[in-house]
Amino acid sequence: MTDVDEIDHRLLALLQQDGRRTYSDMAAIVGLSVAAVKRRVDRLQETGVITGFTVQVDHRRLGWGVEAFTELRYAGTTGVADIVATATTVPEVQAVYTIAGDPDALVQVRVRDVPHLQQVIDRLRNAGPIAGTKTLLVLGAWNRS
Amino acid sequence: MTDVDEIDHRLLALLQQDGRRTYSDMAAIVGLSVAAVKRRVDRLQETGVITGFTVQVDHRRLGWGVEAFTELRYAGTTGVADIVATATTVPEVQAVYTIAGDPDALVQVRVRDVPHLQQVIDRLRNAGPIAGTKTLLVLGAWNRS
DNA sequence: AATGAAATTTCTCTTGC
DNA sequence: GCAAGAGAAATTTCATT
Repeated sequence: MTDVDEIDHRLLALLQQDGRRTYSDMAAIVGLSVAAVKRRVDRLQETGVITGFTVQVDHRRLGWGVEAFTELRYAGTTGVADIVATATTVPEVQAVYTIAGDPDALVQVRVRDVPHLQQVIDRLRNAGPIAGTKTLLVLGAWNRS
Repeated sequence: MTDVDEIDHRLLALLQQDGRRTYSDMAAIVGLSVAAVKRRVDRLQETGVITGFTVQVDHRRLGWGVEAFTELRYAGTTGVADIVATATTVPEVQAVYTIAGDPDALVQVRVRDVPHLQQVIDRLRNAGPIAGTKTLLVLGAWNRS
């Protein structure tokens, strides 16, 4: 683990609230100079604590109003990595989590509507030796960020 | 749905790759002036398509190496909103999804280690009339962003 | 090793077209 | 949608503890 002190944690929290916050803004809050804050943020990136900056999008406003999690169960021991590799090529797939136990993987998808969801699930099933799927349709979501 | 054209989509994709990209950078890529790009990004924020900017953190490097999804099943019809409200107050909870069908909710948690996970699950169980939980321990994760 | 201050470059953002 | 300019921020350099 990297050496990250309390000020670094405060900077990370500030950037999670607003990834475009200026160094002078953060400097005033944590009580350091602008240059010191920039050096700390740079170091957090170099050490891999910060992996990037991104925009948060309300996908419902873009017409992608349906979100779901699909549990995948594989037949046999092989293919976990392969099936994950295939799932990640499906554009509607937002995230893939491999799981200890049952199911073998959890796939987060975002689609335009329910028929579209059906298509994506079919594509996942065809990605390899899938023994079964179970899809959880999201009604509401809350995110810490 | 808001009116978002193809250039807006390209700007969103660019900002998802790097939320700190400058307007002049994006202007050169999409072939517009800097001012035009800024107006488009401003408008995407005003219309709620862009909800914010944030930093991406590798939590394993901060000592939070265990990730899991816990499925919650409630007893009775009441309390779904209440239990979600309680779950969001647990600091280790990253996201809460309410689900159509079984289970009733899916909770994403991030913890330091497995004993810590046990504590969080216990806290979720005490949040209301929980009929049962099932926890999926994440072995590996892939994210589109 | 980490900080602060100042100088320089670059970007933001407003105004007028 | 573009261009130009003033102001603000990012980034580099140098000096300090």
